[in-house]
Amino acid sequence: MKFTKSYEPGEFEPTIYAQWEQSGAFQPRKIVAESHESETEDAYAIVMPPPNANGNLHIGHGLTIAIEDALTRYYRLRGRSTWYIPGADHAGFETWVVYERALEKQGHTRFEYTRDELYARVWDFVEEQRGNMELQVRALGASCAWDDLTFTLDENVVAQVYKTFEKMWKDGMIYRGEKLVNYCPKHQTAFADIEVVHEDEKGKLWEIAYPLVSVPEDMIDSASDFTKRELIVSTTRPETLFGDVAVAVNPEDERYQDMIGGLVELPLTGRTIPVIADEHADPAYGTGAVKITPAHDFDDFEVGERHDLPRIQVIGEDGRMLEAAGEKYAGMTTEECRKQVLKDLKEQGYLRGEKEIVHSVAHCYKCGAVIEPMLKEQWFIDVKRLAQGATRRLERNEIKFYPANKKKVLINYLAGLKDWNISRQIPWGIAIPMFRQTETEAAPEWIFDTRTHLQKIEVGGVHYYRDEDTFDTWFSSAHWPIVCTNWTEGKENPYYPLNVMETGADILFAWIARMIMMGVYVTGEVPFREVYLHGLVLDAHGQKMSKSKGNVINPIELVAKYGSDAFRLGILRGRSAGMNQAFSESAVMAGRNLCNKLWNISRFVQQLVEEADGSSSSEPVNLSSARLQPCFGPGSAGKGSSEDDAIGIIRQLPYTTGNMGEDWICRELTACKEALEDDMANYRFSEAVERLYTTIWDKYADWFIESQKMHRNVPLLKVTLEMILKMLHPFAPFVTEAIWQSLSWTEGLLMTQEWPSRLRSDPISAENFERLMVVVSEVRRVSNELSEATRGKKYALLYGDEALVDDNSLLVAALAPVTEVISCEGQPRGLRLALANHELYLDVPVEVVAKYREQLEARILAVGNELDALNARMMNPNYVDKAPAHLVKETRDGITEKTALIERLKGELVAIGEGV
RNA sequence: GGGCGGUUAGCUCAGUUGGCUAGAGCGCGUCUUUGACGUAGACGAGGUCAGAGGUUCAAAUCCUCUACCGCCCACCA
Repeated sequence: MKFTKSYEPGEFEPTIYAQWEQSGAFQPRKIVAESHESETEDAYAIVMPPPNANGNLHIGHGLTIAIEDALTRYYRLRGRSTWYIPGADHAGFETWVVYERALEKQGHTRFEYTRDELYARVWDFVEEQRGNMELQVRALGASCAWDDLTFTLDENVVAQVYKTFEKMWKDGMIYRGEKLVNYCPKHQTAFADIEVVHEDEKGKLWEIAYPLVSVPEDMIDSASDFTKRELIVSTTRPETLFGDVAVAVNPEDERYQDMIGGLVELPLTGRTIPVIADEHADPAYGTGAVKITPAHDFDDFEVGERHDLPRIQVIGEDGRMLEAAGEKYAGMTTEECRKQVLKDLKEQGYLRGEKEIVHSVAHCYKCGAVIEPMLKEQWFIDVKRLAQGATRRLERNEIKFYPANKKKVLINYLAGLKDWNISRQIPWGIAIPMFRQTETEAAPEWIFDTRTHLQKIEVGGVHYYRDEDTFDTWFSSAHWPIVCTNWTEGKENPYYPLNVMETGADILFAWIARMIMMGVYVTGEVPFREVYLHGLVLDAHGQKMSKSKGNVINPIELVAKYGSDAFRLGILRGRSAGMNQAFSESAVMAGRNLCNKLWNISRFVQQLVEEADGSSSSEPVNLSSARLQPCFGPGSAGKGSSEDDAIGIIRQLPYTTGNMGEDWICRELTACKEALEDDMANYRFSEAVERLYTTIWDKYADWFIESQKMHRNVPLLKVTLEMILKMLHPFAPFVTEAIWQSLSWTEGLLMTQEWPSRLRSDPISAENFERLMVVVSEVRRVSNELSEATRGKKYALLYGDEALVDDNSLLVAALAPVTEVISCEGQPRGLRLALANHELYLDVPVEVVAKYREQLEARILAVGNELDALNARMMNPNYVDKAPAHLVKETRDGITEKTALIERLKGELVAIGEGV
């Protein structure tokens, strides 16, 4: 490949990805099942939260992959056998909704087909759509093991789900119960609690009179005629009145004491129902009396259980009133019925009040329809054992969370977890492997059987009929780490538990909690050692992205516009664990700029390498000029020290450091590498990216490369560039690989190279370069501060007794920049630089010096303020007493330095005065 | 009602166990065709770290309270 003037991601990304994939480097190195300890340590496993097989990636997936692939590539470079397992989700309900909508468009309904027909049709539908998502995952650069892609309906997934279900069935954790479930009348399926969205809405609270028919014997007060009294109930759902089986009042409520145990008449029906005492009734709310409808309200259901009340279902699964509501109302929608009931109540004089209120209403998270609590026979999991198992492991800290507080949140959640309804009335999913003895629902006997492809089976001469329901997708998803790693009972598996589970914080309960419960239950082990949760990616203004708001950002468009690496760098920027954060396109642009910068750094280094090769010199270039630098240390020898061998160097070009800039960059790169390792171990991706950014740009390009224009050291340029490429590769895999393959001296794929080892350098020499940088910066600053007319012009830099500058005059001249750097030979002139411990003059004409007076005064003031602050600190005896010694010393040194500096500046001021 | 988070530069955000002059990117201003890069280089302006109180030699950081913003759970007849 050739180095063009700028980096064009589109030209490299597809080919490079194909190269990676074909090389087989995405697959883990094979590890035999009979592994021992060292191999387990060697393995690094992470699974991809499976994106919807027939959907497109959204920006959250982009973040997910940026993080997971960075981890994978990092640990691969570190020599681990990495296994990043990709997945595809059948996305049960989501896909079903899309399909059903398509079906409706064609003028059909689900009820025209059998379940098996529908399943086959959706399968074909998904098959047609499939592939987009996988291409997009590739575009993002995910180095995942495509050979091991797991689809949530794969045979092994279904087999494991059935195995678990059977185990639970045998363990008595599965039961069939008639309970109230969250039911969407539009989709005609039940939901788990977490799939329901509650929203505050305006509604009405009606007051309806229930005439008192009788009171308990001992409460009869001869003075009053109870038959003229009535109990006024408050309700938001008058249409459920037909299902009322009692009226509850609070046992403490003085107003109704004498009615408890009595009977009231249920308007419009002629039925009488009892007045009961229950804590559920809040005396402060409404009238304090609440009608009890166990078949259509979750709380009432529980009240009904407590008081052993019947359940009268009056709303059907199609959302219309049943016969039980009476002939007049049967067949009406709940809405129509509500109107009619209110009208009738009013006419008959039962309606006593109407109030506007705000209350929360449950909606289907997909279509927004109001959730109807519905009495249904469903399969439930008794979660006690699962939750306890998970909680115990969490309390023992077997899983480390990022952010850490999520562990506590999860434990709280598990403590209050209710039994889990796993039945869904949609065909697109894994069939529940249960068969009933009778064709009807009436109290059948159930047997477990995995032959779910059959509607009817025969066991011991008896026919059984398949339950038509499918599993809640979270039930199978809970097995994800188990099925993706091919965990098998009794077999060692170095990839289970996973090293880390990375996903969105929003599915902590739905997924993470269930994976932990299931992992512990099925395998006896937690399914992963660490959990990293990322927050939501919000739009540029901090708003949640949604189709309805029209603020959705498509990651693939950004990839097309700026490149995959730019997107990855940008999306990680400023993001921390668990925090929702706004997306900033400018961060992606900054990422693109970094890629381009690195590309040009490499282009330049390659040029220097070619020049050196062309000169056919076997000697390191310019070593002679480097030798002119007395400040370079003993620094030398990259390869072969025993210390380095101990930490596992495989291949490293030999190099020597020839001047202080070189020692400095070796020190800085090594510091960067070590900090980076720490960042990765602690999942601090944002810090890692920032660190690389400044190291590459501010340090390597702006100082080291610039200094190399004076004294080049080709072997070191190669070593340091390689180091940078490797360090950035986890975050920007494409551009680093493209560079690696464009360089003349590198071989193979960057993605399978060894992580760099530390570079040795002379610390004193490195420190001297730092001092030189201060000098250069000061020269630049003063040059810029000069008046408009003279700014931008170059002057000579004169030095007095100044070894550092004397020894590096060429370098200073180039970096500053100044026309020349020469000794003042005891005859200082021009403007003295405000640097303590340096005797340096910018050789500007006298009139320019005079114009600098103002800036100088400002500077004296600023330094004076700093000095005052330091002095104040030292005046405090407690500070001197209690603060660490090194801080006190620093303060003392600072005072000495600044005092001297002010003296010089004041002297300068006097000199200027004299000059004018 | 219970819980969790946030408030730092014009914008989006870092800031680890309290300790150099509180940082970055983008934006803004001035200057610059330096042996790669204008998607660049040099320099700069810009902050009462939401407010009040406390602990400490020292607080953006720890504690208490207040205000505002956001999220989760439960309840809402």
